[in-house]
Amino acid sequence: MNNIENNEFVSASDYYQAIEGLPKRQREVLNLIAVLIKRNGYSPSLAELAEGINVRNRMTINQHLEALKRKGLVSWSANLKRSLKLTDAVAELLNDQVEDNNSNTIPFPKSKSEYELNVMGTISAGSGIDAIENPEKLDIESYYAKIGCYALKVKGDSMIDAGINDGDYVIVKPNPSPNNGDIVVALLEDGTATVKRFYKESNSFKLVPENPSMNPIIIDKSSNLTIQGIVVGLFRQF
Amino acid sequence: MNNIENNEFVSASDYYQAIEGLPKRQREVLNLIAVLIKRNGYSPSLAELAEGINVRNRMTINQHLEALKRKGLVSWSANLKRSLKLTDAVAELLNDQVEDNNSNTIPFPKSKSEYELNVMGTISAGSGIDAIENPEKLDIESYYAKIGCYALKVKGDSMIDAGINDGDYVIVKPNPSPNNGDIVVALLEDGTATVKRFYKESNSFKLVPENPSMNPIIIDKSSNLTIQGIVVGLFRQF
DNA sequence: AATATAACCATACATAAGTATAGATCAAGC
DNA sequence: GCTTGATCTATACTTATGTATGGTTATATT
Repeated sequence: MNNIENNEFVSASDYYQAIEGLPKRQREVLNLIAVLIKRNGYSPSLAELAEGINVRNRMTINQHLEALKRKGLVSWSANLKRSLKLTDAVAELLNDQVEDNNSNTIPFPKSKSEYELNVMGTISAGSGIDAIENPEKLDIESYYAKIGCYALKVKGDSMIDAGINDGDYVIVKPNPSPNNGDIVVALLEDGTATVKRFYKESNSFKLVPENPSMNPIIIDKSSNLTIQGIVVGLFRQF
Repeated sequence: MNNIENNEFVSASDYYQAIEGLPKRQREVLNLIAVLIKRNGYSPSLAELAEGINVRNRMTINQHLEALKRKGLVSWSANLKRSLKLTDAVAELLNDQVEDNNSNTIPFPKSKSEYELNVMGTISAGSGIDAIENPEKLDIESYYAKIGCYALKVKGDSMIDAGINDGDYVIVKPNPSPNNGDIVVALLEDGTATVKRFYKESNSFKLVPENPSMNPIIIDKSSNLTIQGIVVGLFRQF
């Protein structure tokens, strides 16, 4: 009949609790749905679910599904064959646990947040930790990948005063036309490469290290200087 | 009748080429399958596909599907309603392009690797870029999340000589027992917090800044010092 | 005790939906 | 010209599959 009922769940942990509190058979049906969708790539029928948990009657399944639907965990389109679907959050919670085998026994579901890095607050010396009420996620990989970036591992300390240490990874965005002051990955005419702060002057380019023991590199504008990209991020492992 | 035919495709680029070379209507059908699966969470019927590209007859769709099946791009289980599925590689190629709207026009398919940040090589001043033949993925978020870490945003420059700048995110691993020389997040007795390098001495702890204009903090061992965790990573956005 | 939930059973009805068969036109390649 | 693939059409047949209706027993909660 109708689609999903008033769904009061907001977060993954709500769904997690709901799944945890399911009666045994309802949990088995939910697991089996996830298994069959993953295995077959399409929704199961009532008959297949009935066979999967060894009951003789599709109406039994229908009633389990009605209960699961009331709890916001599944939905379907009325009168359409094989239109059963897991609620998105549920599918995600269960997805990583599904194996392509005959077992419909899924262990304890793992929450997605276990794969996300939370920013819990701000720390400044002389104060306490200023906690963030709703921790935001650090989104590094996909953010930069989406704008076409790649990473390079840095060797050397020419940019140490800019906080770029030996062994760090710089995240580079391809951009042949940097602004003054940008930190760039530059290819020089002699085939060497370097990470430096870039300045454009009237007749030349200047590549400036952030290390007082080193000198800037001046490149005549008639020379061949290739700017691979600008440094937009940094990652370090301690 | 049967499932998928002999599928000679091996790699994503083979599928990509096959999709690229599809006749117009077959491409439209393929796109629409992806759209409807994404939108509805279940497989479309022949009638729905027919309606989607404005033909009157389910047999038209069936013939398009036969052609797509011969090319290894879709499959279904014979005689089962709504059992149509995209081949896994195809689903992945098309998946991220699907919008939850009425359009079944999908631009050029995007590959999953576009969401991953590749380490392309090593750069050291005075040399070229030493390219990595098989670029490895930078795995930051899930790696640290899996071992229980969280991030804190740093305010101040007490650790600037360690390459930790104002505004950086430090990734903190909970650990109440750091080793000498570890950079830690510490809570002092007066309720303040700080990021410093940790040393344990005979009667005291020493929290050492990495900024010559600042002095170490000495804490008597009878005092209450809480070590929240050690700094295991750093991220900066330029 | 009364009520709600859980979990199973049966039969009957209705139709969504896949398949079969047959046909036509057009375009491209040999 | 002939063949193949692409793309559309029609009608008919069949059944997989959801829904409706009705029933029972056991358990937990109020």
